[in-house]
Amino acid sequence: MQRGLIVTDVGHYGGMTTQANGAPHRTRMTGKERREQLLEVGRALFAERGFDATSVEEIAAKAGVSKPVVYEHFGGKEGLYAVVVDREMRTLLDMVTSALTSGHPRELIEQAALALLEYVEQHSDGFRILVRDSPVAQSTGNFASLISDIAGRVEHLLGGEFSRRGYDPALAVMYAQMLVGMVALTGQWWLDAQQPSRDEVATHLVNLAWNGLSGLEHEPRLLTRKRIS
Amino acid sequence: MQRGLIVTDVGHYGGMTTQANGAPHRTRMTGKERREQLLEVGRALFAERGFDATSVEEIAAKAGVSKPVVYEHFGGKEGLYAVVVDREMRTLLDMVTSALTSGHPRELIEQAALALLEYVEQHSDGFRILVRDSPVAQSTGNFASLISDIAGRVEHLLGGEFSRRGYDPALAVMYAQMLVGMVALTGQWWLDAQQPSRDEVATHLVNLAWNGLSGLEHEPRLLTRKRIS
DNA sequence: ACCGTAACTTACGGAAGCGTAGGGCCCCGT
DNA sequence: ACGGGGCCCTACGCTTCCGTAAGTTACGGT
Repeated sequence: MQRGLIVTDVGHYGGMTTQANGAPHRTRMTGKERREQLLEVGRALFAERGFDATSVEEIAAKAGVSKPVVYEHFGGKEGLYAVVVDREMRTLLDMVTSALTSGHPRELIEQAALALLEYVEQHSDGFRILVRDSPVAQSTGNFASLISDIAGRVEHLLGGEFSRRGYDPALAVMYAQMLVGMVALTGQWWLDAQQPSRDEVATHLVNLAWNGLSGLEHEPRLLTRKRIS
Repeated sequence: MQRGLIVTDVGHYGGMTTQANGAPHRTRMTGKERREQLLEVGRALFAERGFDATSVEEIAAKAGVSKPVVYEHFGGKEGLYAVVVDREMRTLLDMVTSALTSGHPRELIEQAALALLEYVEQHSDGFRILVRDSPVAQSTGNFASLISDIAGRVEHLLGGEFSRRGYDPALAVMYAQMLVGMVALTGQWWLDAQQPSRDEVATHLVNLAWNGLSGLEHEPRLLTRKRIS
């Protein structure tokens, strides 16, 4: 692999390495373009292998560029990772919170479930990353903090509903955890076995969360969608 | 750190390193003893830092022993890890399945929830390890395979109940995922904020799973326990 | 008392992989 | 036409860590 022993052979933008994406490219991008491209490549690799198993060189190579470029833009692997995670969390939270419009609790659940599944569908890589644990953080990983964030919102919604209905609002935290765990893990499962459609998964999610096992509806429907099939 | 330049100074079982567990020991154990000890130490470290962040040397040092001993017993880091994970999964599965005695679905849920929380309480390190993702396995981590295992049993139970009640048994997989996710993530949360007692957490877990949000009981009780407080 | 074996040890060799030093091109403004 | 800055490259130093080779001590059977 060592071409050029002492012969430095410096200069000229590397060999004509054909890229994974097909295009032979040796494109000289603008700073912003390269940055965005690196974020995309990094996101894909982090999703595939996880943080530790992904090397900076790998990212750079897949972007058709050399390592220092990555350091130029993000100051290191963790820097890039942080930006990727931040963007994904923001996207997910935006999608979920912006989906919460109606006031009826059952509709809220339905909307939240649909929003998360939509995120899983459209940003699978991001979801895979968020689901993994963090690089260094021991107790409170990124997943934990994501869960906290989401669960916090759910808790808030639940808290209001709880006190309105006469339940102990202090329990809202716990129920929030349950609901989030239910939805999150189902999303993870759905990502692999892409069995039913998004709407169908959401339907059953709501069916369990709202009705419980004792009162499952035989042919559940979504309130906000027309029909199921 | 380089004591003894060329002076090999070999021989004699290491320095008088005082151990983390207090005892100064320089104990020469039997093979089996050492093996068990290494498993305990490894489990603790894997739980604390995760697989990648834990080095073989760290494990050996904490066990008051040098690296090759670990290799002697387990052939490497992954070997040790595999045994740890296998044992924990077996323990968890045993605890859960052996708890499933009664036939009534609500009681089954209650027993399963109690069993898992008992595992979380008694084997926190193991649970932390199982919750993390695997070293190399990309798509199907250990957590995923654990989930599959557990969810498989749940699915089996659910499937019977579903067809008995006139639901589509094919949906049992999905509902199993939901239930497992709910319980698993709640367990994870409970591990950090050790807020309510085990029985109380289980009570509310069952409350949500069985009754759903629409029919939550105000003061839920466990069926198999006498009282809650 | 001896010797084989089980239980350990101190080094190495070597592979990754992070981050940086020290440049070369090329465009664009003057 | 020339210089500065943006964009990018080829090394290289350095740390960490895995896994192994080769040799040392203790212990138990004969």
